[in-house]
Amino acid sequence: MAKLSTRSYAVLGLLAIRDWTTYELAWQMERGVGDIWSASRSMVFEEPKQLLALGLARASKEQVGQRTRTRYGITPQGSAALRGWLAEPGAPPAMQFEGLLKVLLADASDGSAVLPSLAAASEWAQALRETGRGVAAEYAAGDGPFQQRAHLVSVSFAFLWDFADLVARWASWAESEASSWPDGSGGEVFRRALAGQAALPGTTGSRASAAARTGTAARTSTAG
Amino acid sequence: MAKLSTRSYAVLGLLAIRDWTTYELAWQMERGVGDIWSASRSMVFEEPKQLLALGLARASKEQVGQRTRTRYGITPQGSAALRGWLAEPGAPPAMQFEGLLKVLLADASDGSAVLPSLAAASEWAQALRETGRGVAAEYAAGDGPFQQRAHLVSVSFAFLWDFADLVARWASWAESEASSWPDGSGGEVFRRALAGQAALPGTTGSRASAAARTGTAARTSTAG
DNA sequence: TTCTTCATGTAATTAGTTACATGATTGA
DNA sequence: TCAATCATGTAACTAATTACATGAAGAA
Repeated sequence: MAKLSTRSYAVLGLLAIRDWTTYELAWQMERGVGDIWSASRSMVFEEPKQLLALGLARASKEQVGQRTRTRYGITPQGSAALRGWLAEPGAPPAMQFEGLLKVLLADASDGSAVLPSLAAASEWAQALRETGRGVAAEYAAGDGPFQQRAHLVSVSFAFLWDFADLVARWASWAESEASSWPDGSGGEVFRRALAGQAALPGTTGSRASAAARTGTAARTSTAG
Repeated sequence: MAKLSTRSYAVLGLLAIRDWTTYELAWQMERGVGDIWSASRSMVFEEPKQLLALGLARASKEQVGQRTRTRYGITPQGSAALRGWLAEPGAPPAMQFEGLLKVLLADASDGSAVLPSLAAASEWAQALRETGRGVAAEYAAGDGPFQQRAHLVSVSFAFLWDFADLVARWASWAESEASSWPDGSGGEVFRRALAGQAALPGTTGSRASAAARTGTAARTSTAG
């Protein structure tokens, strides 16, 4: 049996929810799943064909004017394959964060050089939260897409929501840090980590104490 | 001028710190930069050749037994290109998190199916923190690699450290959530988000209040 | 001296992206 | 009725991964 990619299973997972046309799948992969597992549109267009060839999906043709459109669904074999995949441990997060990379490599310039990257990160986080608020409002009102899946959506949502919060807080803190470069040793960050505390001020990590927070609160004056 | 990839600039950024052999570059890209911007070894081996062809890097040959080895450095043009790249806003974070995807698509199974993925995420976070503790100890002792870059390292480190914390807390919370599936509407998560609070219990987000934390603390009984 | 790990790449294969093409639908 | 956008793909190109190959150095 050909080894399927994570993207294949993502599409298969969507097909387990309902039938979709290719276009709908591409949209859903981008808007609904994209923050967790991104896939380019042209790849998503290919995916169902492969699933079809493996007997994991079924297809039906529809006519729209002169055009045909294909709608895909899952087969029993597809469901079985999906369950098998779900039960295996999934890969941990892998991040690609160019804005952070620029901070790490900023030797060549003074601190102000990274400000555009920090602003971009902050805006991204704001946008994610804005979208998130819309989603949360729908589900909280009992009105979300596939409301019966709310328990699954909420657990995924929680991660993304708090991740957006992390990015926003980091960006605003980093901005204030960068203003003192190349002075400032960053030593507090390392000491907090060694003490088992969260590195960013204003955060309570799993092992952080209230005392740790108050001790560093003064440094967040530019946050917000 | 050929458009360089982010990976190209990452390598160029390393060359700005000191000269490296290809092997050292590959090692550094994997261990030092990999959590922020991952690049496969074979790609990193190609990169300096391209930079050389563009005049952004210079190379010197060394002899090791019968083998030659190439050591690369940065040129003035390379430094200029790097500074130009640094000043442009970097891309926001892009995540690929298969374990989270499995949670989102877990309809087909009961909650226990995702436990292996949650355990894997948790272990990954533990490992990242373990590595992080080592790095923090070195820098805190004034003994880190390129200690004069500590201010840059600390800001990158802070993000990664708190990210690891987020993953760990999410995984342990999700584990307790999954035990009540498919019951449990996840409604509290959405309500907390709409109230501008962190979604995970035990977190103080930028706008979270102490009251919010105490109100949800009871749900974290399995955390740790 | 032989086994293992470090070091240094290349080649073949596979995956992914960007650009292009064109019909349907809707609103000004 | 024209422009914009939605919908539905394909083809050409580029990038990335995996597998392979082999010498050096150190340990058993």
